Amino acid sequence: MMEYLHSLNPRQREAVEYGDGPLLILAGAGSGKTRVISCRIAHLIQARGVAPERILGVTFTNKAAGQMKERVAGLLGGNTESGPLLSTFHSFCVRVLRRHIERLGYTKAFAIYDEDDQLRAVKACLEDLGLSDGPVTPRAALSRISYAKNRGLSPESLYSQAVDGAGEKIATIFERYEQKLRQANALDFDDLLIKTVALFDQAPEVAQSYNHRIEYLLVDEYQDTNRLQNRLIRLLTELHRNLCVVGDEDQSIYSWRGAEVENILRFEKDFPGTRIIRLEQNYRSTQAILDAASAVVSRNLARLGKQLRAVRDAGRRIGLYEGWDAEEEAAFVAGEIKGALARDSTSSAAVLYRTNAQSRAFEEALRREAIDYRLVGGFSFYARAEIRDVLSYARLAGNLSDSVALFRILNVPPRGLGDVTAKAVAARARGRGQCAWQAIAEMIAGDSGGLSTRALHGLTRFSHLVNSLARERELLTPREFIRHILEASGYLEMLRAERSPEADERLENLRELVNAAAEAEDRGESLAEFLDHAALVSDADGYDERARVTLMTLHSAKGLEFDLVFLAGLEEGVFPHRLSRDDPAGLEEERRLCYVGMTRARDRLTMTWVRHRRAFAQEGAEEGRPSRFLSEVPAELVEPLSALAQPAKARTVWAGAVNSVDGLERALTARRKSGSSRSFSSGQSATRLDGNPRWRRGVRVRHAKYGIGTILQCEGAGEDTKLTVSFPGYGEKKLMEKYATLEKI
DNA sequence: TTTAATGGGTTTTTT
DNA sequence: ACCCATTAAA
Repeated sequence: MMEYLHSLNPRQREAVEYGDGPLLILAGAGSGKTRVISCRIAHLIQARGVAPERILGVTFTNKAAGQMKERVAGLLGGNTESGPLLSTFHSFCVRVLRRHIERLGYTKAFAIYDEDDQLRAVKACLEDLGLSDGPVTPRAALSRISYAKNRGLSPESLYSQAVDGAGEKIATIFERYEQKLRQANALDFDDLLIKTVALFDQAPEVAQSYNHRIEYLLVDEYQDTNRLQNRLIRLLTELHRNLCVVGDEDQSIYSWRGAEVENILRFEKDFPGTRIIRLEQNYRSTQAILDAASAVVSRNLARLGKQLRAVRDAGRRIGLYEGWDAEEEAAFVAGEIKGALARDSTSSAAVLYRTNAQSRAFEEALRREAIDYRLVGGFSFYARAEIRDVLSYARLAGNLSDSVALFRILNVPPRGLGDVTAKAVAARARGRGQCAWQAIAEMIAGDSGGLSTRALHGLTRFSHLVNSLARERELLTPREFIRHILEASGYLEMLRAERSPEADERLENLRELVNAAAEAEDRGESLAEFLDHAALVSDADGYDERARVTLMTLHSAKGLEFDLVFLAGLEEGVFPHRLSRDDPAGLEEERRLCYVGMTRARDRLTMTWVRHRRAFAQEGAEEGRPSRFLSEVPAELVEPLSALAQPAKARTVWAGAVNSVDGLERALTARRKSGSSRSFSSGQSATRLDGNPRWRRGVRVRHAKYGIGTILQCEGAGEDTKLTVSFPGYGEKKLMEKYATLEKI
């Protein structure tokens, strides 16, 4: 019983055993924060006899919630049946709202709009208002709207704050957007928080019942909470005031989404009598990694400042690699990972980058080296068009006023309801203040408003389909229902008829969706719960701990750790990102992001940058400069990994052979073996003597017809060498060396 | 109405 | 490079 206490250091133990009242745990990177929260929960249950259902733990991602569930269950001896409620802010809110939202004039079948739905809604608003061709893009409008909503601003207050016509326009769009969602019986992500807070404000007895129920509230990553979340937390803890929050102001990286570090800085004032515990012992990283990361983040002014102490020894210095372009960078990283996995197949590696667009080169390089990897984020399963289409049918069947879902599938599969009809439906709905479904119903009933018989026929078919789906929804299990949609809508038929590889892939994805529904069903979930889950899974939740190699953005990496970490693309404009460059606060956030990335590494950290990165695939951009963050790492902690001193001209001759570390090693080994003291300039023949071909993977070549390409594969030797070369614009070409005139560049 | 072709604008990070 | 909206052709 309670052996876990002995594995904790004194500070951690204090945090676990601390009694009632507000508790703030300032946990530096790698200080065992997840462990402390899990132990605290287990301790509350086991040592202090708190009923599990009276504990609520809140995290930001489903993944984090899941991890915590596992750990707590482990501590409690594998009992997962009646654990405490561990959930994300958003899932918690959905739970509450599904029960009580009628108080706010919505129905319990409300839809959840994710970013794609939101964007469609905003687009529709722009159309309603006749602003479609104006200067305001839907994306820009949405980002302003979300910003306002996160800060609790209403359309009216936005309007009164507007300093120019553009600001007033945004406010008008905002107002329309709110109407639209209300009419669709839909909530966006921000609304989930807003409406829960509103519910607690307007229905004190509901707030009270949750206050009674939740005796202990624990919040992870408190530095990333926004105003609404903070408000919610306060509303939930008014009665017991047993609030434990864990956070690290140096890891606050979501202020662009409304997170306010002030929440953590102000915590003591908000909750008088707070006990503060600092965890500054780092168990994760080597001293070198920690020193480097601390040196970087210490340049920030807006921080409380803390001193992390490493438990581990110095370790290797930070690797610094300079490459020619993104392909070379990726080839280098893939090579390093290959080497590391060859030495120890159990080690874990991550490639972290600032923007999702950077993942491509790494994917290609890893595939070339036949290294298994897991890509987190980017394009998630539930974001695929076919998945969204089918889920839209399911959504609409349960909530007929969900007009975004309706327009999404109105003509998918094609049923003769094109743009013209869609516009007519939208116009009618707009004119009468109805939702699209009502408008369609009236048009079918006779008030066709000058539609073609063809369109009317299509609308009738559509209406019958949705009506029958709405009935089936009540009768079928989730799995059956999804299957039924696929058949009844004609979606399967449409894809089968297409007979293309893409269509096959989509069919495969839909099969996967049916599986997911079946799994949910086996877990005892209803269709509504399955849909909620689908709406709230995030990209970061795709992270698989068993994967040896993971590719993801720095943001998704928060909270994770790896033996090897590669921080890629450390160039001015990329990281720090150009859009944050002129804003001191934005710059500090970028620096914190760098800190987060660096501190993910346990044993080895390598930072890379390249001189020639294509923005928007445009060639001939000016040379990139190394990120300022690189120069903020003390020189004595850095181990250069490339022939940095080589001028670009010399590099050209040597492309591929000496550019990368393994190329350099190869060349050196070759020299040693042959006992020759040949200079580098005759290295080409030196490598040939060693049986090392002139053409290697990754070498860039020029072809008379196809232009510049990169060698993907070499087969055979000498004159008979067969090369697979990838040429941008022409794809992969197989060439014989003796026929193709290839020039090494 | 649908499909294929063309041209212009655009990407930070995500619950 | 990619996504999109518009345009021309079927």
